[in-house]
Amino acid sequence: MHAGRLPVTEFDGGFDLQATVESGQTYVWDRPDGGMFADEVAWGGDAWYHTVLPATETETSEPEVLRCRLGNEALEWEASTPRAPEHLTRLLRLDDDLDAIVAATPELPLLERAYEQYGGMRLVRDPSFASLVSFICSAQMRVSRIHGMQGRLAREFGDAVTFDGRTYYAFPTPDQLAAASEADLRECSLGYRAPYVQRTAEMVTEGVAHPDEARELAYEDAREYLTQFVGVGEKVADCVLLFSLDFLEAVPLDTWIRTAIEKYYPECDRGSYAETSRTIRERFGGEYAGYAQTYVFFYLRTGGE
DNA sequence: TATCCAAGGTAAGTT
DNA sequence: AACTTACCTTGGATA
Repeated sequence: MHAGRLPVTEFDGGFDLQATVESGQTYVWDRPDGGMFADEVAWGGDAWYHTVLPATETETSEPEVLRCRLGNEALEWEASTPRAPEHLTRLLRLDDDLDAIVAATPELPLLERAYEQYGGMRLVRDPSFASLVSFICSAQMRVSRIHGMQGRLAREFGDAVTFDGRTYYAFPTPDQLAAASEADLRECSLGYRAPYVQRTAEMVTEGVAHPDEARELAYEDAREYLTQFVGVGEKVADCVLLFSLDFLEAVPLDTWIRTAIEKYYPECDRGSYAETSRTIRERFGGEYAGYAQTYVFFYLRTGGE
């Protein structure tokens, strides 16, 4: 076992681990106490969180287990790899300069309230295939159930990894999900999303397309590229671009942000997804508009107004 | 206890 | 291109 500490003072703008992994951006992290995405979130905890890095993103080509918690002035970590700090920095965007991002955000009352409430929350940089599947599954789903579905997919189809005497499960590879039948996936309570996930996994396996390819494209072309996957429309594509592929300007138009637009920025509603997205993106400052979206999403979903 | 409803939407079919 | 509708499942609300 490898372990260490990353001083919080090194993170410009601070860091709120719980808000980061429990704000509905990522579904690859878990808490051993079963409290993830509980209706009444157990705020203020210093719980350990864990994830399994896919073999494709590790130096050993084996899945690696990462655990961390926010303790006294530091992010404490334990992992199966000594290179956990660089992985955590990448996954949790610890090198984003939050102070600069907030400073570059327009002074809108709603945004200021959200940034005030959840200061230190960062976007995540999820492995792309897991992010793609997670958000395909997110259609018409509650956040807590999306998380449950992803955990079940990992246990049913992913590789088991033993670390520190416990068993963890990696998120399934495209091969593993492509090999599953629609019936298998429906068994995991995916409902009508089952064939979407199976066919999308097949597209990746067969080399038809890969979400990472979108990185090479301009933002709106990248969104268009991702919609070729089955079960991926403009909203899901924006989520993957924002939470995995470094397009911090992406503003997914989900039900919460649509409600916010209707209430606070009605002039930004231009009818079509593409036009409304473009307009609200500019209202939220362009370059880091996705950060603003995520703060607003979490703020509203947890009772803010 | 039974029914209803909405949950981070998308695909397919119509106008 | 814009507009409708069907779609699995389930926890929580309502009767």
